[in-house]
Amino acid sequence: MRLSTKGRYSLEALVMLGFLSQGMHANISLKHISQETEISEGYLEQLFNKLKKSEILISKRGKDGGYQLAKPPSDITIGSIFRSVEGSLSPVKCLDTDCCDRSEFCLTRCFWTEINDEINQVIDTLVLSELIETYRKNLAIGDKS
Amino acid sequence: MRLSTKGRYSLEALVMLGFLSQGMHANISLKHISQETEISEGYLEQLFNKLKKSEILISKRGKDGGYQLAKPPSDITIGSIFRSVEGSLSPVKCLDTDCCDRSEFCLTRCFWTEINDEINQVIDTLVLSELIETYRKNLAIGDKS
DNA sequence: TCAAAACCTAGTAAAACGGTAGGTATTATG
DNA sequence: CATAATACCTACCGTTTTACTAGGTTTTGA
Repeated sequence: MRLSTKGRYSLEALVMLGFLSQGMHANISLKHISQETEISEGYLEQLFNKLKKSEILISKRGKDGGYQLAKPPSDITIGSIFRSVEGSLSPVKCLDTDCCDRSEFCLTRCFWTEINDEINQVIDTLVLSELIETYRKNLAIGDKS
Repeated sequence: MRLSTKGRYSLEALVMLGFLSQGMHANISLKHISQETEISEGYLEQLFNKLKKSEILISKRGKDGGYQLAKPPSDITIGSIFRSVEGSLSPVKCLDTDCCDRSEFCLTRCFWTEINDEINQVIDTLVLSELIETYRKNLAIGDKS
């Protein structure tokens, strides 16, 4: 039931990316995001690679290159981010691979499916723009104090 | 977000135990459960050890010894089973350890808390007796065909 | 041409996973 | 009292995953 750091880091990085590029169409470099989030550049690179393949990010190479969100952040669900970097999110493997041949397993499978659906419902409803907005607000509060 | 086999095995074993001991107060041996579930006896032993500590199981040693549920299965939530064998179920570690000092992290923490609550709500509402019942029904259907 | 960036490949230490092996302690029964 | 069945305990162990790091190549704008 535990997410690895991949999911958490990706989310933090994308929130940061979204925040930094708000309103503009500038490319944000890995270096920049790495500095802001304190996530190592190399590790971030691997995550961003996956996020590119999932069409959550686009990139531009060369000088002044960097990354941008491929879509408006209101179209990017948290679930799509997690699935992109973590692989399947289903609580047990046999939901993915259909490995069972006994009725006991079928029982638990039904049960896992239920849990799985509930989790997916949560993370596929929440959207990146909401988190960016929350971040912006948190930051404003932090500045005042 | 993925559960290891510990959670799945434990659940399967407890459903089986509950099913086998329905109505009676007999002790069910590890060997018996291992045979029915095809989970290795040694591995099962480790899981049952944890489930004992969580007061989900009780045991009796010596000949004719074995395990019983410590409470009626309607009082055993799936969540308590998972937590017993998997440790914390929170999606990210920083929910447990309070490791953050930056506002970004606080943002994500808020978010994780939300997801966490939803997951817990699902697994703490579902109860072992329901799964045993489902198993019993599945078995009946299997017998007919 | 040069510097900054993405892109690519490989390695790696540590932890977790999914067990196995082999013993000790306890208990009902013949 | 001996025995067999059981829980209980400790340790080990191969494999996979995690969370990185290192060191290069390619692209691009100025």
